[in-house]
Amino acid sequence: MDQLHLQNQLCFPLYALSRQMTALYRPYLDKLDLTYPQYLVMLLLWQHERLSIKEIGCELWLDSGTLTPLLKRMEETGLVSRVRCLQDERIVHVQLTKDGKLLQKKAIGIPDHIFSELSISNSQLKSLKKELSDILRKLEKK
Amino acid sequence: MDQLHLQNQLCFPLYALSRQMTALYRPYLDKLDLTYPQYLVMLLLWQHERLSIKEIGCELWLDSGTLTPLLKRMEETGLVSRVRCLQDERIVHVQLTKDGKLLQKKAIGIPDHIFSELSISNSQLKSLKKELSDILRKLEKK
DNA sequence: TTTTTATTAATTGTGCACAATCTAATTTTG
DNA sequence: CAAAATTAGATTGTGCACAATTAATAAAAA
Repeated sequence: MDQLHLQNQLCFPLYALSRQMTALYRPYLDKLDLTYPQYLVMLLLWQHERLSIKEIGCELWLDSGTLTPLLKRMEETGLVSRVRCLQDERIVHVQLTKDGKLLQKKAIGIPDHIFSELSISNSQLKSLKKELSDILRKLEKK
Repeated sequence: MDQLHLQNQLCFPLYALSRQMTALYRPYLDKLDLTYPQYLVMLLLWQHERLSIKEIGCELWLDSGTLTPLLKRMEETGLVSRVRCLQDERIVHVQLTKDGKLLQKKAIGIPDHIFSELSISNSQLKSLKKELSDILRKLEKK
C-alpha cells in the first residue's frame, strides 16, 4: 500500500519541479513577452534557421494541436513567420523575423540567472540533466 | 551562446520527461477514469481521511484556480464530496465517497507497472527522486 | 467593539497539452 | 496510370495551470 503514497512516487517531484522550474523562468520570460513553451521554440529557432512544425514537434515532444495555435500567437506578436513549403504543401516552415532574432540578445542572461537561483553545483546539474535525458531517450523508443 | 542551446538546459528534459511520465500513466488512469492530477489528489485522500482545498494545494503545489474545477469534476464523477466547514465557512473539506475509497483496489498495481516500464534500477529511482525533491525543497523556501 | 488585516475559495481569462477527427497533399502499390 | 496508404498540419473539445480579481469569513489591532 505504501507504493500508493505520494511521497514514494518519482512522478510527483518530477511533475512538481517541472512546474516550479517554469515558474522560476516566468519573471524573466515575462519581460520578453514569452511563455515557457514559446521560449523553447525560440531556443530551437536561434539554433536553426528554419524548421517545419513537424521538426519542432519532434524536438519538443509536442504535437500540432499544441504547436499550431502557439506558433500563430508567436506570428501575431511578430517573432516568427510561417510559410507553407512550395515543394510539399503539407509542410509549414517556421523561421524568425528580425525581431525574433534580436530577442536573443535580451535572453542571453537567462540561463545564468536560473542557475544561480537553483543554487546547485554545476556537476550535479549536468548529471541530473543526463539522468533525465537518458530516461527520456529510453521512453522514446516505445 | 551555448547556454541558449536547448540541449544544454536542465529545464527541458525535466519538462519533457514530466509530460512523458504522465503519458506513461495515461493508459492505466484511463481505466479508472482519472487524469494524472486527479490521481495525485486520490493518492492524498487515500492517505488522509479529510483535507481542505488549501491543504491539497500545499501538498501538490497547485492553487485554487486549478483545484476548484478539478475537484468539482471529481465530485460529479462521484469520487469525492466537498463540504464547507461549519466552524469556518471559508474552508471546503474534501473527502472520498465510498466509490472513491473502493477505487484504491483498482489502482494498487499502477506503481509497479510504471516502474517496470521505466526499466531503471530501484536505487537509481530512489536517488533521482531524492535529488528532485531536494531541489524542490530548496525552491519552496523562496 | 469597530475597523483593519489575513485567510480561504471561487471566478475569470489566457495559454498550454493532448486525444480524436478532418483535410489536403504526397507516396506507394497494384 | 488509379486506388490505397501515409504524412503534415489544422480543428475541436476537454482538462489542467496559473495570474488576477472578488467575496466571504475570521482574527488582530485600534
